[in-house]
Amino acid sequence: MPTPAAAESETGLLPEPTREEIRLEKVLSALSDPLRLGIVRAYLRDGDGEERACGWFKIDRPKSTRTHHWKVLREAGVVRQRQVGLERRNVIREDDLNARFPGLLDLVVAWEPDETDVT
Amino acid sequence: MPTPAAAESETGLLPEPTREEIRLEKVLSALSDPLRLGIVRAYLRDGDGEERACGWFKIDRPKSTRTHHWKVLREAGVVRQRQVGLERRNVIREDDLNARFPGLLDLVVAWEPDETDVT
DNA sequence: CGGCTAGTACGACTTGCATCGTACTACGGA
DNA sequence: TCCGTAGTACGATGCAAGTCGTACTAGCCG
Repeated sequence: MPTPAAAESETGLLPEPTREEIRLEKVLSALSDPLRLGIVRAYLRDGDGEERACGWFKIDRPKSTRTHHWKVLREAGVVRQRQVGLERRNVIREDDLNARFPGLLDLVVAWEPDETDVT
Repeated sequence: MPTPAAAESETGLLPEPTREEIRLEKVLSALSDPLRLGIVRAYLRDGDGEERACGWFKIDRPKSTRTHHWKVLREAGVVRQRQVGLERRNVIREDDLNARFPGLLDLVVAWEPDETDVT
């Protein structure tokens, strides 16, 4: 674990696409999964714009599955993630996403899980 | 071919989800494919809100693949489709989508294909 | 140090998805 | 009627994606 590209920084920042590099189809794909929709929505509603460790999100999946989902979100440019000791701390890239795709995060906030969606 | 649920109507309307039934994650998934993004974008830019036959969209794929994509769009509630003789005529459900997901279609219009995207 | 926690990489598995060709229905016109 | 067109259903294919368990790294604390 840890040691995200150590060269990357003392900030522990993980690789991510720049604002300009974020692709709509990638973001849409990342958000088309109910579990990930729920992750982003939870943050937007209760995260208060602060960094939240992976553990803060109560994701009902084994660790390995969670790791996978975080990776998808980060690579799509939805999440900014940095390593702090044991923890991976996350923020949703609200500024970037609002700049690139105005209104999209509002849709996520307004989204309501289907009864068949498990979180 | 034809005879869409004949019982459905003389209008040739194909089955589609109602406005309320449209699911965000379904729409996002449908639009996360560059080819389908391109279809919807082409309509929003040049379709003038009029019904357009499948052939109006110059989709660079064999017929069977095109059939598949149309089906995805229709079942997600993005497209309304009706059979008229030989043709399948389509409109993007702008009213419904704007009512349910304000701003989303604007993102589609503003989308720019990646150089690696083929249409 | 040992035990526990946070989280990843890896691989296996199952399912989903984009693609394609084939065979077909239906329609329209010569 | 025949031929061409518009488009579908079906099945095969290959790849992607969600899931999981396993083995592991790293950090923290008693």
